Amino acid sequence: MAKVLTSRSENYAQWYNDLVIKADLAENSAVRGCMVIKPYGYAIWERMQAELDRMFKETGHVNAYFPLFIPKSFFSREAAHVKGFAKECAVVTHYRLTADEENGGLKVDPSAKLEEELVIRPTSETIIWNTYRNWIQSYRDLPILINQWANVVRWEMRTRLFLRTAEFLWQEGHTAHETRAEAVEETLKILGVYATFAEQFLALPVIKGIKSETEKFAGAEDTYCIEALMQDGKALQAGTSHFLGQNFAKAFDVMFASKEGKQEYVWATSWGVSTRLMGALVMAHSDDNGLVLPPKLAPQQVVIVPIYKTPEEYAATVERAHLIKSQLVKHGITVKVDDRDTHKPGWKFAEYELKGVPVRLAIGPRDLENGTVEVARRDTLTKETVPMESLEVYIPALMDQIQAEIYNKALRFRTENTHKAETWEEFLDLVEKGGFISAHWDGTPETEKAIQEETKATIRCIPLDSIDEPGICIKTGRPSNRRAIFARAY
RNA sequence: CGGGGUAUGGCGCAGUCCGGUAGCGCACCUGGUUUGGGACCAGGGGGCCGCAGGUUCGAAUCCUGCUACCCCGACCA
Repeated sequence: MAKVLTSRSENYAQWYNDLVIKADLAENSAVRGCMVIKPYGYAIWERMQAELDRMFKETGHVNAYFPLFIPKSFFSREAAHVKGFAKECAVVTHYRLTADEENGGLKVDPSAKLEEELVIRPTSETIIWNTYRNWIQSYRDLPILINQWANVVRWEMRTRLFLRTAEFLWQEGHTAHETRAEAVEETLKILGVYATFAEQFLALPVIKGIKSETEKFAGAEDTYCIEALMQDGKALQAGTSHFLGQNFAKAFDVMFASKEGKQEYVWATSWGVSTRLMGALVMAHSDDNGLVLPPKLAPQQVVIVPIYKTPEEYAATVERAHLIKSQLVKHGITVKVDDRDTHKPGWKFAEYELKGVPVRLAIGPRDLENGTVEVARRDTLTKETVPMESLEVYIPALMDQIQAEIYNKALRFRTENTHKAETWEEFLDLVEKGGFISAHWDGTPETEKAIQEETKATIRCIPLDSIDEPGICIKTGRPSNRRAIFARAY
């Protein structure tokens, strides 16, 4: 087979870039740091959106849309929030272009300067809480459970397709509650939705945890996250859910009259996942032959390739392919019959492998004669011959099996690459090997920073299911009562 | 924002040192033979050589100045 990808062992970063481009997921655009998401990549994103959207609605959320532009003054209302985002904001200063007499073309019209500059949203807490102020008067107006699907802009120094782009697509949920307990419950409920989604749809095992003070969202009281491990041993944050306390309510003066008739500040949460999940999907499962998609996310779950020599064979195999398609479609499986005569079977095989289609069926004259079909699995690259009449039962079951096995493979990889470090030497050794490291930490930002500066490893999270366990900090030797998960991260 | 690199048909590159009418592979088009793992033969089309100046009889090539993108670091989902 002609090799179109750099291998993972040769250069992991290059492999990732090659794969994203060759599998037609996305490409770099004419705009610095911004990508074009191509139809195939967007179809996968749409699968993610559809499922998440369903899960959000099921938990009582509704969609809405808030503006792309945010008055600059809104940003300075919440101190930590400004500090967190100020360095990466794109700002609109003018509203008109005019002919450039000197150099030709167009120039920004200096007379069209905005009264107040507009920040292109890096996230929408400020505009949303400014709006919620008008929506909330009484406890009867609560809770507000809103999600929006949107694009956001963060002016990153260095970008990588899907993992970090200047503009990206995401969903951001913003909820308002009567009590602290209710908001905390919401934060954790969404974290659970994210974890379920990652594990059941992306086939991506994740660790649910809470961020350290250093790593938490600017403006949050607590940030929870799901952390996943990529094949190169680096961690990737796949989703975050923030308990915002009353920070934004205070900054935007959002109060409600409680049942007791007192004016109280509203409790808030916000949460999001982005197109970064596409990067997670690629780096978690794919191999040197291309993308490996879990069936639940694959835009095409099955592709059927007819094999033929003569026009008669073409007609017969294609007819059989469509027959099989009609049977599988009844079971909710998405099937594509590739009856193009412009490409040879071998070419098609390689192409669908690159694109990660979970199952490929090939039907040739021999199969017509024997009443069989060749079934090839993308995840294992194995092939077998299956009787035509059993496909209707076999393929749907195979989809579930592949979904489960991809997850189990990723889980096994994570288990094999998660280790406890008891000493600083062990820690240094494990950091070089990659993977998650579970280690005691004295809980101070200073120690966290020191560890990061020496090893480039950061605290990914303190797992929610971690147990109280007395120990000593690997760096300082001071007492610790809980382990944190460390890793080098994307 | 530092350091490095690149810019030549749709894509990947050679040509630049040493100036003389722009070439290769893939892709594309036509015809034929092929078709169970990226077919083969023959013919064909397609390029202000990133942009702007300059030197020269003559510039992809030399000089000056821009711009964009990629990679490596510091910051971030």
